[in-house]
Amino acid sequence: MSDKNVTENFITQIIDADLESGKHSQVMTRFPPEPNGFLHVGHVKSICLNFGLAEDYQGLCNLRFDDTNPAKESIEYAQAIQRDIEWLGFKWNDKVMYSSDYFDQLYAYAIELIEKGLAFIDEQSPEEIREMRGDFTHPGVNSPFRDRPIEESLDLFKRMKAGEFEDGQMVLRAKIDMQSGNLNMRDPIIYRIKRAHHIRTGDQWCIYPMYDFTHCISDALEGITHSNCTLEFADHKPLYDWVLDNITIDCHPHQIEFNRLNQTFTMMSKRKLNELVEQDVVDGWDDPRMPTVSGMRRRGYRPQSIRQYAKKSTVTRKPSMIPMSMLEDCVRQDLNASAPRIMGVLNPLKLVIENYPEGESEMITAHNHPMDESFGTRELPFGRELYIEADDYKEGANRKFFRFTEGREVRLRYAYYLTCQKAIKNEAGEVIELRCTYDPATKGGCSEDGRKVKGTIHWVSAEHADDVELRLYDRLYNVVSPKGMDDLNPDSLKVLENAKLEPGIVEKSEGVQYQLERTGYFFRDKTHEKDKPVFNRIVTLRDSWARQEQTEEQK
RNA sequence: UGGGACGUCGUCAAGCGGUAAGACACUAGAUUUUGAUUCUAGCAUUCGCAGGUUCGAUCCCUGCCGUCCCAGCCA
Repeated sequence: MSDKNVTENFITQIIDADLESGKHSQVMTRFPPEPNGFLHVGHVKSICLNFGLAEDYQGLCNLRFDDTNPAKESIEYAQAIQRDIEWLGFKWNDKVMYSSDYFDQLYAYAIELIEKGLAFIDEQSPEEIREMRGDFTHPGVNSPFRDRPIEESLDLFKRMKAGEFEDGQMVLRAKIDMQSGNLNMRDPIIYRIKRAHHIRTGDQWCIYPMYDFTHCISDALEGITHSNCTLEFADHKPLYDWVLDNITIDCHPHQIEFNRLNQTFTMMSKRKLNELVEQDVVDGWDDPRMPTVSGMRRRGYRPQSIRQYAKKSTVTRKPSMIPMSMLEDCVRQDLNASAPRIMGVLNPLKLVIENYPEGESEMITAHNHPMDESFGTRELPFGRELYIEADDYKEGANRKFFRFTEGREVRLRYAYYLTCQKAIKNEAGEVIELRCTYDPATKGGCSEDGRKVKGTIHWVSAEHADDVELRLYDRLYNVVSPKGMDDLNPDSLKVLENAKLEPGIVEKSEGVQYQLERTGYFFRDKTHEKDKPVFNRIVTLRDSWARQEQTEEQK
């Protein structure tokens, strides 16, 4: 695997060409989030692209908060975003930047446009402006204020800044072309009056610049070489260029649009994600089912795997839909190599070894990783009474089923061969206990006679196991491209309150991803329920048996 | 019906005029004290369609078809 963050793509080709032609000698990118919500997987692609490009080309990447709409933005969001980027393992250049750092310069550039006769104050109402803008089939109509004297616009703009007018009473518009087929060029608004407390400038301003005016100038002021944004901004590029071409500035970054990351069964709308939080459909922005960076972190994904995923979701200009299985594959690959193995039982079924002496117990040696000896071994208590997985017993099972059924011999991982003698049922006919016998000559899990035992199951000592709560997550939505609440998966969370974990794990589990052998990867959650520690299932193991069973059911 | 973009396997995607990489998914088999991992094999005679240029086109040209984005004083 290459040590690059970014795989070769059309943007790296542009950069290579720019470096070779001498247009640039260093790469300067930026990641420009608006602090109005949490970062999600979609943003990760942009983060990995921009910060990754900077790393790969030994350039720099700015973190710049695009904070030009005080009505929606908060310090808390800005802090969460910084934490997420750091957790992903990226470092921004110098200090954190803010578009608001440039408010004075932006204002001066607006004045320059007015003085050049390229911007004017429009006193039409929002409704009038919308109507006059026209639509896809009809060209726009010039505002009656479009040709007002420069001095008048200048005066009004200064008074706008001074707070002499009401919100919405007037706006500053660039004078471009009301006939343009590109709506963005039909005299776009570049400044509006908005009295709202700004996260950095407080109440210093009552006018705020719009995105199209702010973004290009901020990029230029920072000396950005390649301004990468998502496809939907392609229509804004002519405006990006127009602004920089018409003001006095010596830098003109290259805006390049790439495809955003869409993922199956995943909601990427910040607004709709926020609804889930607001309506308590999920347990906050960091609910382990959320596609947010904080959600994935809480669930137990490691940054390496998320980065790997971003790298695989290639940068092109074609709108794409990445299957969630791609993400899961990255997570499994990472965890398979890095997670110590332990044993835990999701749905405990009691098992009694009839020929094992009562009141006695012994220690069993288990490997912490099957492929990596550096993980070492551990000692596990074993005794007469154990818990095994309820699914590991099946009444009247055929030979394809490798686990317990009456009369069948099965290996308990690292321990002994056990033969199931009898299943005890309650009045409802449910199996509540297995009575087994063990072969003392098979300690460690092998026999000298070379007897074949196909199945190996996990277990915990009933006396020593820890009680834990396990939370099993499934996709949050049932639909490939979810649109709203109707598409939610009612079974996205399954809580197992009576799970058992081998002893010695709970105390040292914080921040460690474990594999519960045969069932999946788990990670300690920040919450505690009824004195029981909680673990989140990060992802299941591949289960070809479950798949086989399923296809046979379908037959 | 205006403007912008995009169409290569189920999903991503390489390919840049010389005869279709790779990944995920899927299927079959081998190994296995996790039905995990690993391994092996299979998986587009064809690149939206139709013409044209060329000895030769997924790559160039023309036309058509299809999909996506844009009508916030949001970003």
